Amino acid sequence: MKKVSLKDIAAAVGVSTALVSYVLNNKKEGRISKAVTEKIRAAAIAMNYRTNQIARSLKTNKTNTIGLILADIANPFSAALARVIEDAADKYNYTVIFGSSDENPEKYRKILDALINRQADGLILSPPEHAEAQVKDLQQQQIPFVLIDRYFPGIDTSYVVLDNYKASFEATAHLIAAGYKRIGMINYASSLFHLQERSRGYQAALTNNKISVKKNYLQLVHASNIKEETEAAVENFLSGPAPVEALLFGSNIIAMHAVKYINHKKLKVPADIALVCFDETDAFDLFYAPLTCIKQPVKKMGELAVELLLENIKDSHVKIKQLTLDGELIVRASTI
Amino acid sequence: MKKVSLKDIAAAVGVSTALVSYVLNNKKEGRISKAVTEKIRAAAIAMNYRTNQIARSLKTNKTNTIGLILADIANPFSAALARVIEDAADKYNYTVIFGSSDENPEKYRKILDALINRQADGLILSPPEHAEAQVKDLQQQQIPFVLIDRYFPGIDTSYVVLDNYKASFEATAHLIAAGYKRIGMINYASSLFHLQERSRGYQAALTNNKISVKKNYLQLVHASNIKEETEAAVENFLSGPAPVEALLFGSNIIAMHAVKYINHKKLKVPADIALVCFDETDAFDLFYAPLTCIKQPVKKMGELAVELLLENIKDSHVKIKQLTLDGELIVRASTI
DNA sequence: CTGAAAGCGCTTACAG
DNA sequence: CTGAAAGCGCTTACAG
Repeated sequence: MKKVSLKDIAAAVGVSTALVSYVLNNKKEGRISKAVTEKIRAAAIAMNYRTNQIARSLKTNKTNTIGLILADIANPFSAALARVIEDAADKYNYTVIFGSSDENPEKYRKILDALINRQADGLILSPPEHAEAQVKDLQQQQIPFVLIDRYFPGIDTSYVVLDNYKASFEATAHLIAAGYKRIGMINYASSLFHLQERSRGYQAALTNNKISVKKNYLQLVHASNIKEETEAAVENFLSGPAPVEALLFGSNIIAMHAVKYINHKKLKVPADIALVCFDETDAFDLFYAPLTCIKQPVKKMGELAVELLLENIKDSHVKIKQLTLDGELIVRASTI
Repeated sequence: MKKVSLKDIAAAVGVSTALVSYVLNNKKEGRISKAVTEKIRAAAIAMNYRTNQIARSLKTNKTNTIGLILADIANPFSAALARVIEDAADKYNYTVIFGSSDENPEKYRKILDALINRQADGLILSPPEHAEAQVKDLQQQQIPFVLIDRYFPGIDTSYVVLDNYKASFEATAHLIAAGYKRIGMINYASSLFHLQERSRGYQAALTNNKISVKKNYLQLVHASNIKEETEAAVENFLSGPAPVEALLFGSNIIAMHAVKYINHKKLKVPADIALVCFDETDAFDLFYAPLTCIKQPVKKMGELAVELLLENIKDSHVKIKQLTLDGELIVRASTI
């Protein structure tokens, strides 16, 4: 069964395709006779006509499509972002095409290519490490895009991110204020700026409070081997003459593995060890000591990213906007 | 900066666009002189040419795109499915466009329309209640699609789903075998077949074991008011002369609310009450009594759905396939 | 080995 | 108020 086209309707009604197009798109309203308008509309419905967006896109050079690349759609943080972006895009009649990079530059580039080839009108991206060149490429090609969650400080692009330094600083300060002195952090070993900011905020809070920053109090783990390295890090923190009293985790995934291990070691939270983590997950809601965490303004991040992007799509000469949003420290039982 | 087209390359090299197309698509290999081939490839790279998929799609009538509608991408079960489908699609060079229906028929229809207008080659769908007519429509329009997670028993379509009856039966039987007699279930009040199957499996397991099915032992809650109604249901189960000894939950969301409430009431699991739930979420990993649950074969479901769909896209006369997969009961501390 | 040409289904400036 | 026509960027059957 062949799909019905404008031409079919035009033939059925006995007018030109131009007229059908005008009527169905509500162009030239009032300048087309009512009788013809009605007939065309009726025929379109009767024949179950649906616009071929591909054809329209080719002509108009607009697809009404936003390409989205996140780290991993199965991660609650990414999924929440995807959801918000989907809803925001829908409000403006845009559809989302997505892909998960898995923090892998090769994969990222592959998805990026696919999105560009599909003529996405704009892109919302969480680039992985080593993607600087590709971001610059995008700029050069004048493809509208907004970075989300992370950015490259050396490259002047629009972005919407958390103030990771501040969030980390505040979380650490909270631990200090609660009386903890030996505070460790487990973070990703990554060149990504937003992750480094988390480490930097942690360290600054310590020095700021005249607590010497012991070098081995910041342990870095690789995403590729996250469980083993996180467990080793926890082990490290707990052994030795001056075990840590509190821990800050650089992400929900790290926290998950660490808490499971801490649980397994029969340590009591917060009596034996206090805990704070980045990201909110309901994974911790049922833990006997729900984790104090840094809640990211996911809704706002997603909505702003879409808005910035659409401004950019509309007018390519719009100024670059860089938005750094505040996190919110949600204090719960793990640090009281 | 205008995007470069085949024409531009043709002009630069001094050949026809046809030739450029052949070379770049590796058609007519060996039948084009090596010199020209090289020149064209070099120019394409030098000019940073990228295929305009929209134009290609218009001509070939293929977009290499799969439309995906799930209930809510922010729900871990949906997110996991989305991820698997994305990966499977990618293997075959397909890209995914998605939307969340929120179990809302209007929203579902809107997303469906958008996906069809965008000429998705095929669709993977989790239809909400009352979407029968739209499913039939799809069949009539001969649009390739595969249902996932749920289907309408009255309509003969391809699908990949869990054997919900069996899973629920086994979960209940497990509770019975563990010695529980007064077993309740909280499920969604929904006309969706897969959810009703869960209730049916529960009831069958009881009667099968000569346990009378007390009517109020199956409590139904509405998704729109899930927290309140779930808490009321739990309250109901616990009050009265014969409080329930064990509970089966029809979904991860229901379980989440119920467990929080049970926790809040200071009941001990499983001493005071044993628990089993559908779906696996790491939300329960940190609970002191990790929940026994029915694990859905998400990976397999997603992969099979993509494979069925692609068969269908390739050959529209391919037979309808209906796959019902087994869940796996993962026994953990909540029922021991 | 290569090219001219038609056509996918739309939109839209132009003409009447 | 309406239509003829060009063209978006590709692919591909056909001809030479």
